[in-house]
Amino acid sequence: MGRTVQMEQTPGRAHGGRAGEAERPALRQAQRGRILDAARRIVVRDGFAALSMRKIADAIGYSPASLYLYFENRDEIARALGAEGYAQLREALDAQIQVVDPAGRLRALAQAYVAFGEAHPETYRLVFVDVPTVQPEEGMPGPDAEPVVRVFAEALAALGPTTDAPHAAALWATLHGIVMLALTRPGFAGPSLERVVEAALAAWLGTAAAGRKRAGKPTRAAST
Amino acid sequence: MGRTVQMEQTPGRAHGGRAGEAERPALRQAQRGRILDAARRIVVRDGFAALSMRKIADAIGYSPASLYLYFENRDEIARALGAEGYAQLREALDAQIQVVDPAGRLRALAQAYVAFGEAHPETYRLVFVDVPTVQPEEGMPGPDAEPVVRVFAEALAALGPTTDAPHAAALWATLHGIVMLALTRPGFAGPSLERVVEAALAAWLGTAAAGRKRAGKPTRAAST
DNA sequence: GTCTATAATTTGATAGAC
DNA sequence: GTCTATCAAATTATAGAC
Repeated sequence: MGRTVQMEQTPGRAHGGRAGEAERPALRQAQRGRILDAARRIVVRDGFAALSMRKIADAIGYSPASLYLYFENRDEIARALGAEGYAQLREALDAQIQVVDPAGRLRALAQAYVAFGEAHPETYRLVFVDVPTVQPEEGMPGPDAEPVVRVFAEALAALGPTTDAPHAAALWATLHGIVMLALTRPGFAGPSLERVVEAALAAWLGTAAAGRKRAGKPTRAAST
Repeated sequence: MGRTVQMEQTPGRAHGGRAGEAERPALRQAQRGRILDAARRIVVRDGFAALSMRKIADAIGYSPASLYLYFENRDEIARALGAEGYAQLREALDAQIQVVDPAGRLRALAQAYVAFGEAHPETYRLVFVDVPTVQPEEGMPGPDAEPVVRVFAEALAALGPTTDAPHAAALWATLHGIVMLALTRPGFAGPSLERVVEAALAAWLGTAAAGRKRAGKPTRAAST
């Protein structure tokens, strides 16, 4: 475990009048970190719905009121956790660029994506269901505004000629759907989730009609 | 609109002692229907999170207490709505069996599935996110326990030889992922959702590398 | 059958003492 | 900076009158 990204806060209009001792942002950041740590533990253990200011405060020996000195409100904490989780996922994917073979890289990415969702169900839910905060990432619209889409778009581009934006979006959707169903419908995976991912990949790798026999074994990854 | 399925209640231990006038289950069912109608309207308009016993009661001029005469608790209402929504989706899919061409039928099913999610976002959420009540449908485990999976499994079987259980599951996951992302990530669809569905279908129809030119135009359907 | 009244919780957020 | 005290809403569910 361990936090991955910290997210710089918008200084906004925080600590209003004057600060007694710790005017230094370093201390302030440290406290924010403690709060987020506690919040993350709650979400990972009990889900986002169980996250309340009181529980966070209790977990770190604070009063609920003190939290508002470091975060505007509950939503800001949720957004920070969401951004963290997204970054964590991106790291899990980035770790797969080591695979040089285009087809192998695509499989590695796909398996890593689903493995992440399986390993961190509540984090995944937080990012993609509970706090769908999009970071438009520049002003670009369309599917490519989503960082993960670009990862899959590049992986697809390395494969062959047909590389639409819709194609990459569809691939992402496939993996997202696999994770979501694994998290919400017990027994969806059947014997193994990897098997389902393999079936989906067969289509994108152009071996749809073949007997499911191929080179490049599944690369297990992710799970920070 | 209009309710689709009614769900027989488990008589359990409802109306305890004796009933004054309307002992007849017909009246009881009618009241249950009114309650569900109100509940459905709330969910469709404001989402499942906004569904409360008070709001339902207000909507039909009841007191909150009276609802408990017809439903065990809030969860039973939610489950009933979820079952309704699932049946509605199945109807939208069943309406596509008219398409005789195997490839065309698969496309029609896929487009109908996604169109349903797009047309009834809160209902879709209710069924697959908020109230993931599985109806194990016999005691069979595995992906085939899910009725919609069987629909896609049959459609795939008509296409060719390679028809795993994982394959059908993966196809369902793709469509589910497309709907979910369309509902949660603004701008995911890009110009059109159908385009994304087409891209996904290209893989399953074996024309992944082709230039996206094919017979059998998309069959718009669903939306009760 | 239906309502009134209410218990029992839980929540986010703030005012003001220290 | 931190806490105590508290407000203001909601919510589910039940007891008991009518």
